[in-house]
Amino acid sequence: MPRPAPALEPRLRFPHAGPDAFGPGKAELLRHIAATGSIRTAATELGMSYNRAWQLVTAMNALFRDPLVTVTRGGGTGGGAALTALGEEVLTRYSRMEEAARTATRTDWLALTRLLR
Amino acid sequence: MPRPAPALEPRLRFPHAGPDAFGPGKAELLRHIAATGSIRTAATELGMSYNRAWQLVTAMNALFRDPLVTVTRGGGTGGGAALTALGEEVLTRYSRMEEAARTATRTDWLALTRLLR
DNA sequence: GAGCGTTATACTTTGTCAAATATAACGGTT
DNA sequence: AACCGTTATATTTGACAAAGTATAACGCTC
Repeated sequence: MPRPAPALEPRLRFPHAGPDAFGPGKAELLRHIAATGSIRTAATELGMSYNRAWQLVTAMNALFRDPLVTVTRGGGTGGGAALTALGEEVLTRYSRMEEAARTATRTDWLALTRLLR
Repeated sequence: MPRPAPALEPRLRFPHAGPDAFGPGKAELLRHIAATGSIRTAATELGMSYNRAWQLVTAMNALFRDPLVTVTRGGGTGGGAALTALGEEVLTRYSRMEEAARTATRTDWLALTRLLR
């Protein structure tokens, strides 16, 4: 297997390009936070440092009118994180956009794949 | 105008993420090369150094089975660059993918825009 | 063969971003 | 009150990418 198979994954950034935008990285982090209830666990699963994950959470919370992720500190479990209703909506819409873009570009995408070295 | 209007521009990378991929930057460079017939002029128009533009051309030429850009050195005009048939095809398909992704994601994109801070 | 504008390539410097490290704060449980 | 696992934040270090600088090669015109 000389190269990894083309992933057919359009990478959408919103509302503009750049590191501060909401894109595939933040969306994936959001999914893992929703699944695990912890920023730290999500970060570990994604192979990134807690620092970086927290940085991303802060950035996306600041990007929208209200936070996407709520956080609790201390307590018996040490604390945790969860998605707000807005967070769920953003993730749902973004995931749907990814799928829509994927299907809309599939034909040309496959054609281009055959032209690769 | 507190922020630039969201550009509604999905940024597609092919065949995978990363700096070596074919994405919006290389596509735009390709368009300017086709229009001007010169790597240097295209680079200037895009506000990038000739060095960087040439680097991008080399990278995309190496990515596909055959070059996307042909080049001539010397001569009365000093030289120049042009798209090959393959280059035209790649650019056409990529542009169509951009447009298809744009229309396919428009509704959710606009909805998300209203949720921004 | 001198001049010109372009492509071609190496090398150095700078700037930026990610990673690592360290420390603090929180608040339930025990 | 000591403990624990988490969130919160600053600071330093390191790696890598971008930018800048320099120089060469090319080939047509004159």
